[in-house]
Amino acid sequence: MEVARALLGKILVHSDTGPGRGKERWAAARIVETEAYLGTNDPAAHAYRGVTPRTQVLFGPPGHAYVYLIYGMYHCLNVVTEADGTAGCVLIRAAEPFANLNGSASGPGRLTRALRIDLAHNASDLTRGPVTIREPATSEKFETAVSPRIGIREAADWPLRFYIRGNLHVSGPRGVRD
DNA sequence: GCTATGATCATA
DNA sequence: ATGATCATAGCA
Repeated sequence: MEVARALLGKILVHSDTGPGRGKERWAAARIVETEAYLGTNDPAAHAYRGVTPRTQVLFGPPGHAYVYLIYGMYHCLNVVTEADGTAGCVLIRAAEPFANLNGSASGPGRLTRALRIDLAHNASDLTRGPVTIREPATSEKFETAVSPRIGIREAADWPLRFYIRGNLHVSGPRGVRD
């Protein structure tokens, strides 16, 4: 939750350098919207029902990616935030295209599609790549806003969604930007 | 083994 | 409001 706020404005980079591949592919986007999921105390969190093959990474060391497939067609990217043994993550909901993005990154599904992130990146170390989160080179000032979470039924009213107020790339069915 | 379902999005 | 589409979880 501290992390969710801190991630706003950071640069999400995916350098897709395949061994044996010819040229390096990479893309970068500025995070403009995040959503926090607490651990076993949060009914909306995947970790709520305890450790499973899918959620084990949530209980692992922080700084790792938790990627899963939703609705059979979209991926969601999370950052594990809590210490090893404790669950907790931040869902990256939207980003502003920064470089080499193909298409929009407004929304969890679109974001992963634009950055070409999939199940292969699950449990990968976000400090070592291929997917990394970096400090912005030129930091623009912005105002952080908070709102209820989106797209869930349980505990949706929790004010755990953070976004950059007024940013055009923030997602939300109702265009919640301020 | 089998079935229900979802932290979504595009289309009508 | 509905459909696309499949990994996961829960149950038999």
